[in-house]
This record gives sequence, structure tokens and C-alpha cells, in this order.
Amino acid sequence: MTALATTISAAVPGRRALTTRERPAYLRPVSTSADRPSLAAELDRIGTVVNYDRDKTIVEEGAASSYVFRVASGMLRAVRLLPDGRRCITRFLVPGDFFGFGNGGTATDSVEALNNITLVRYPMTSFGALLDRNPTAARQFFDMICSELSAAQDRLLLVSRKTALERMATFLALFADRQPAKAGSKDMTVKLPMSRGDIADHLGLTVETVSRLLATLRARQIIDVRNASEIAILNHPALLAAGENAFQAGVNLL
Amino acid sequence: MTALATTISAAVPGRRALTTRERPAYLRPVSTSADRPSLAAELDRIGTVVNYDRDKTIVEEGAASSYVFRVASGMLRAVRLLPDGRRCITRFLVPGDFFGFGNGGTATDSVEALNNITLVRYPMTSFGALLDRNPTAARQFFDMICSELSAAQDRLLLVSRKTALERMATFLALFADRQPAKAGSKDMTVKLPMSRGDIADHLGLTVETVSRLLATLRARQIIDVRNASEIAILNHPALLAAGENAFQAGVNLL
DNA sequence: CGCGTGCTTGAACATTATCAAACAGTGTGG
DNA sequence: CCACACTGTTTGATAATGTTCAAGCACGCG
Repeated sequence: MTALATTISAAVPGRRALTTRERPAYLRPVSTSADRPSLAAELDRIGTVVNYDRDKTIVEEGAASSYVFRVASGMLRAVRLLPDGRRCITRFLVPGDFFGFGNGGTATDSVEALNNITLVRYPMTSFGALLDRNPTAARQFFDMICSELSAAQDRLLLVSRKTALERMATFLALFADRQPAKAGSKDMTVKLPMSRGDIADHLGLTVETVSRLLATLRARQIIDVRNASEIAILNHPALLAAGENAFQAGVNLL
Repeated sequence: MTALATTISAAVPGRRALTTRERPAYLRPVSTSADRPSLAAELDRIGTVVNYDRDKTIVEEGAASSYVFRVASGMLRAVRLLPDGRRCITRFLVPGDFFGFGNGGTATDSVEALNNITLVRYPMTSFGALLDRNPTAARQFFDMICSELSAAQDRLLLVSRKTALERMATFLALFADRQPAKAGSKDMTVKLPMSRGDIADHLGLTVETVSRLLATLRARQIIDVRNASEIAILNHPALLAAGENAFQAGVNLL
């Protein structure tokens, strides 16, 4: 499986690893970058550009879906709900990510726009045909799902076994890591397009706890909360450490 | 994508759904049943039967893996660890399940035998070649991963948003549901091959809490703990309700 | 300028973890 | 065959992490 191995590893774009455990795939599970011109061209032929406003629902959980989408610009959240309204954001989608395939044409999550977004929409029939006639494409999407699965399992570990502060720190570190990097710059500023509630539902916490954790990290001079949606990373190594190490993360919230 | 849709839905064998939310794929994310003779035959040609003893590690997290496996008999656990030893069991593997592919030939979980097991082992090279030359097979494995991903996301919702008792009840209900069914029988007995610790690490709880929750369910006449590894479901509807409904699940542990 | 929504902070509480000890089941060796 | 030890399970008491309820604050928008 030489071909498989190379293709698969290419599915996760190389980026400076955080640690052995925190796979960079975390917040960027799926992306086809410019390194696959042939597939991109094939997709372009069957895709339509569409725009959605902030907070629009693109696909509804449980509804039959007849399109596959790729994010061109903006961010989205994939949401799963319990009957009583408890919410889980299974992932945030960034430019390059695909969503909407699999599971018998039934959406497993709702997908909602975090801001005004541009998507490329592919009819599922055409998309399926592409997979059928183009084994390389099929392989690439296979790899894509595999790394998405791995990312989901990482989050399972994160949510089920890390403390609140570790989760928050990991989230920020990973999010910062995939930001359009002014890499080395000391005062790295991260734009968070999602609300505190979204972060809470992604990490399995409450809005209040998220807010308090940010205050804690600020008090430790690890971050600075510029405004509700902008956070500066003041001490990146400390942030990573707080995400990995229960002891360093600190026993007390305050 | 007619073919895709039908194949995908076939990937999840039909079974009486628990509720809209609790997809039956949960504990049985991946399985190729006898309904695919051609693929089965193809696989048989490249597979080798291997046996492992209880507690043996079949693949180690992070290690390069050169085989894909299918469970023939017995059960296994897929484990992910934090550097300090905190553990998460991402899933339990049952007969029919595949594991070991994807992620650039690097294992993302350790996989360990819960009891003495029999596996079919496929060299990754042959397996990759099969996917390359057989689009139908590729499609079926694609579907398989898709439902596994969906299952992982279900667990994300379970672990991040359900209470301890809800998790336990959901786990038991789903596990019972995929048991070799003496379906209607009032006194349905479930064999749990994994330890309390395994259950705890699967649900994001502690051994003690798991034990207490079983005691609670027993006190409510919903289950009976025959011995450490055998549990009788006395009131299946109540078990389902306890897994779905925070209110019915009960405010107090005791 | 004032309202509304979302964010922050505070205090009390609850769920679940931790620590500790007893108990049970299983296999081993005398 | 029984005693013993070992490991996994159960139960109890205490404590902590994170939630809930509640109030104030701030930013953005009409």
C-alpha cells in the first residue's frame, strides 16, 4: 500500500507538532490544499459557489442531504443535540474542510455558519460519480475521513479525561496554531469567531466556566483577552503546558 | 450517487432503533456482514487467521502498522492515552469490526484483546491494492469509516453532555441491544467482557462511579447485577429512558 | 443615548472524584 | 481440598471541580 500510505500522510498537512499527543489535525481535520491540483480541477467542474449569512443553517441534523460542501471562506460549527436541547459542537469547520457526505445521505450534524461564509456546493450524485470513476479522489476522501475520525477521537480523550483548564488551553493552542501565522511574533493574536457558548459546547463546559478559565489564563499572564473575540497568546509554551499537564494546569480555578 | 447512498445505508446493519438520537451504530460502528459475498471473498484471499490471548496488545498507539485486521471472534478495546496515563477507550471492537487502516500507517489507538480472540490479518499493501482495484470495496470501507465517525461523534455528545447515570444507562442499553439476542425475553442477560475500569474509561468516569451507578440501577429494579460480568436487564424501557432523560435519570445517585 | 445580548464575576450548591477500607471472586500452592 | 493471596469490585466518607443561579458589566446597534 505504498500509494495509500503516502496519500494518507499527505491528508494531514504538515505543521509543527504540538506534542506527540496533540495531533495537529485537531481543529483542521479535513482540508485539501493546493497540493492536489487534479482533484481540485475535477471538483471545480461540478461545484457551485454559494453564500450564507451568519447563523444560517446549511444542513439540518437528520435531514436528507443531497449536497456535499467545501468551505471556501468563513467558519462553521457542526452541532449535535440531545432531545432536551443539550448541545455538543463536534467540530468547527475552516476553509478547505468538506462536510455533508457519508451516512446514507442523512446529515448526522447540523452545520451552521459562524460568520458570513462562502461554500462550494457539489451535488451528491456528481460527487458520488467522481468517487466511482476516480480512485485517487476516493482514496483522498478516504484519508480525509480517517484523519477526521482520528481528530474526533482526540476530542473524545480531551473531553472525557482532561480538566476544564486543560481543555481550554488545548483549544486555544490548537486554534492559534492554525491561525494565519505571524508565527514567531511574541504577541500572537487569535480571532475567535465563535461565542463563549460555542466554545463551551465544544469543550463540554458551561459559558461561565469558559469565561472563568480565560480569566485564569489571563491572571497567569499566559493570554490577554483583548475583547470578547480576540485573544493574545502571551506565553505559548505555558499555554501548551497548561493543555498537557494537569499539575501545571493548576489545582484551583482562582 | 444512487450507488453511494444504498451502499452507505447498507454499512449499518438494520436493527431496531433505540431512539432517533441513539444511533444503533454506537457500539457496532464497523461491520461487514454476510451480505457482501464478493468483498468477503476478496478479503479471504489476502487474509491470515491469527489468535491472541487476553490482554495482548495487537497494535500500539503511535507505532507504524503494516496490517489491517478484522475481528473474527472475541472483543477488543481501542485505547488512547494522555502522557500522564489518563486513559480513554474510544471504542470496543466486536466481531466483524475492522481496525488498523488509515492515518498514514500509524496507529492512532492501541488495540488490546479483552478476551482470547481470533482476528483476520490483511497486509496493508494487499489491502491498499484491493481498495485501488476495487471501487466497490473502497466505497464500502469509505461508508464504514463514515459511520464510525458518526459513532465517535455520538460518543462525544454522550461524554460531554450526558450525566453519569445517563451515560451508564445508554451504554448498557446499546450493549444489550447488540447482544446475541434472545430478543423478547423478559430476563435478558448481558455479558460484559470488559472490566469496570474499561467501562469507566469508555464513559469518562471512575471505577467507583460506575460501580455506584450499577447499584443505583439495581436499586431501581432496572437491572440486576448477577456477578461482576453479567447483568440482567429487568426493565428495558426504563433503561432507555434513564439513558435519554436527565430528569428520569434521577438527581441523586442514591 | 438606551436597550439588548452576550460576557464576566460572585456565591452557593451538586455531581462526581478521591481516598480509604472491606469484600468477593479466582487461581495457586501446600 | 482448603488456606492464602491477588486483583477487581463494592461501599463509605470527604473533598473538589465545575454547575447553577443571580447580578452586574460592556459592547454593539438602533
